[in-house]
Amino acid sequence: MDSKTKNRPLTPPPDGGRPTLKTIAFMTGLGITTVSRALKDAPDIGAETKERVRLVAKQIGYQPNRAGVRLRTGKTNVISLVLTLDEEIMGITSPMVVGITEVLAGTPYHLVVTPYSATKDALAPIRYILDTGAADGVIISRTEPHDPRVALLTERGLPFVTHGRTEMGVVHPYHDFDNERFAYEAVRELVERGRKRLVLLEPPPHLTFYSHMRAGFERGLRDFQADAVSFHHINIDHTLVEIRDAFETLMRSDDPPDGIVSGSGSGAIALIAGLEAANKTLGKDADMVSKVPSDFLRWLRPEVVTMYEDIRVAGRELAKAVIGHIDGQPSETLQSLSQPEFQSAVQVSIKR
Amino acid sequence: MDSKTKNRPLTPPPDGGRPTLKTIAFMTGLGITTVSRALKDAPDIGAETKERVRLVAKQIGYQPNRAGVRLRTGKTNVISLVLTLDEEIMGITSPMVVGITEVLAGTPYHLVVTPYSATKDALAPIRYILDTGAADGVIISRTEPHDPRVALLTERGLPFVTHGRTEMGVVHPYHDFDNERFAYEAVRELVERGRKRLVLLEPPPHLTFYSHMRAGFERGLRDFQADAVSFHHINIDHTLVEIRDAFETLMRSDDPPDGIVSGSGSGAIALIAGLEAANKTLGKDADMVSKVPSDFLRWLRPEVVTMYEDIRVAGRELAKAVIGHIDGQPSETLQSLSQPEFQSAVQVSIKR
DNA sequence: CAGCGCTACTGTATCGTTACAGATTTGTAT
DNA sequence: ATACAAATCTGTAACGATACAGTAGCGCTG
Repeated sequence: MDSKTKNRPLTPPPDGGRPTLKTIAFMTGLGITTVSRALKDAPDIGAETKERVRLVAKQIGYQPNRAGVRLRTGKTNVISLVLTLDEEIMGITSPMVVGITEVLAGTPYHLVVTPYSATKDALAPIRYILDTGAADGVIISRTEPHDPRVALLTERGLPFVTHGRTEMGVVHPYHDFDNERFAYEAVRELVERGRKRLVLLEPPPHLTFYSHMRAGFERGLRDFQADAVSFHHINIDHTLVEIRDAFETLMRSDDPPDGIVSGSGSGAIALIAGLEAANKTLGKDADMVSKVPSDFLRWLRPEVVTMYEDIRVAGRELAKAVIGHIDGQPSETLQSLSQPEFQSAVQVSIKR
Repeated sequence: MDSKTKNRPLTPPPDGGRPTLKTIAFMTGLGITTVSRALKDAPDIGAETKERVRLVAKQIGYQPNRAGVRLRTGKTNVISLVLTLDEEIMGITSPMVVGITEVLAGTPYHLVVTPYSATKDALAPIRYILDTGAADGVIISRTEPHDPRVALLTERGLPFVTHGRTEMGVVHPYHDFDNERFAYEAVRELVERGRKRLVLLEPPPHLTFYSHMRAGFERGLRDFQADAVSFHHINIDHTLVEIRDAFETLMRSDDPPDGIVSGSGSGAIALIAGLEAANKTLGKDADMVSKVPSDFLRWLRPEVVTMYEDIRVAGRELAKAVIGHIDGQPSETLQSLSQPEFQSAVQVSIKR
């Protein structure tokens, strides 16, 4: 107890602030380096020493200083969620953030939200993160078939995951909802209800899941023998008013659709409004199947058939995938596709 | 050009990575300290020197290393948004995050989302932030009259802002929606429609805006001479199913309410479901006024009178307030109350 | 022309951590 | 004994920025 108390932090106890390695070094009589290595379970530190260090660290509630680690190693312990400021009205951001943070809670990672305005370059936040080393991993959404963000991140070697897939021959982590399947099953459902003239409210053409959803829709039309009614000039990125007005016009036309597949929950609302503005009744003049991120429609318009896309789960998957990527797991193992499921007709218990 | 090129970063150009003060020092032939001070416009640096430094810094795209600044000064340039993982179904988080980031975009601040699960201590994330110095400012919601988080943050001197007010004699920044006024105007509206037996779906009693909303409701009852129907055991934090079932029971009772004030948009959905389950019709057997965070209800149930609470604006106000607090502005000047407004009856253009 | 004060600039130490290159001790083979 | 390896532990430097305590040069006063 005295033969060992020689050098070490010759300086007195660091002070009253939060504990650092120096504090532990002082308390254990060890060198700062030793303490550092002991806490990372390095092989050249004695078992008993590690034990002592860990005990003291725990007792005094030591938590490594993020700035110190970051400065020295470049590791930020930050995951960046890159978002458009102009998010959909039905706000998928909430459950997404919740899902992500649920996973991050058990890790040293913090979630930083990095926005970009749609009027600007979607690459801007990516460049910022790359240039400033602001994060260890990135989560991006609104993925395009040839996504420049994916190209840039891959080239620069920064781990990331996309919400949605790409078609650029690059193997990378992703999580996606099976929109092909969704549209296919939606068509099946409508045809089973005797509908034959179907319309699709689709995603904007530049996003990857546009072609997925269209493909599923068209495959369904073929397999179940129904016809498509064109609604091509309108997509889920249009305003609710635009969608409603366009759909009202369509429903007032000579040969209106009798089955509707809506690629978004908020779009569905506008479609319903348009349909009713044309003096038609949902469930009578037409049936509708919609993808939804919440329980809303099911409560207010039970006549709509809904397929639930669980964004919270998506957030969890995305978070797990980026971390996996950071940890060096092969990208192939970090890809997942969630299957659509029809929501149970009536009300199951809802959280909170 | 040579008489000055004496000492300075004797070491060669920092290297190919991102530029640091050293890079600029090398390029300008100045000392690192001088460059640092020049960039902060310190008074002891010559005007021309500052100009040169600024020019070079801009040219090479210098951005201060956050870890360096943080380690040395303790300034994190982080604002922490503290959230419950169990957010309401109608997700106010999305627009809130958008509003906050809109303001932070013009500042050096990053937004970090710090969650806590409702099952745990709401103080935990606050303690974490205080103990680790994780943020320069904090945004908290679900504010209580005697909020331990406010007490702790005040005591420790960490800038913060609350979404909602407190009643603890502490002057602090806040942004709030005028729920008193909302409930009062809601009662007025219902009475003007000939309704006399009113029910309130209120916030949970431990939150501050519970008493605000109740006070407005009761003042309205007095001023406009209507009666209250008790629905006390249920509040907006209950599940949709619980609310619906309870409300169905109430509507089937001997003397059901004919006017409904809903303190939340998602609650309104459950109330409508309950009312209809009791074979009543909204607009005929009863009218309803609801506070809403989106355009949903207005589109799907135009018979509901809605008052819009703009969460995005709230996010902006909150962000401005924390930053103001950090900058040392007096708390009194960082308090704001947003007034409820009835939404225009039909559809105005909706964003995206 | 010594001394003072001012302007403009600079070196050193430091924040907390880790990479790296030792240093010390002990045990073992020779 | 001597050398050598293995097992443990340690000091120094560095990441990038800033606080602080200078220093150098200049003009002016008396």
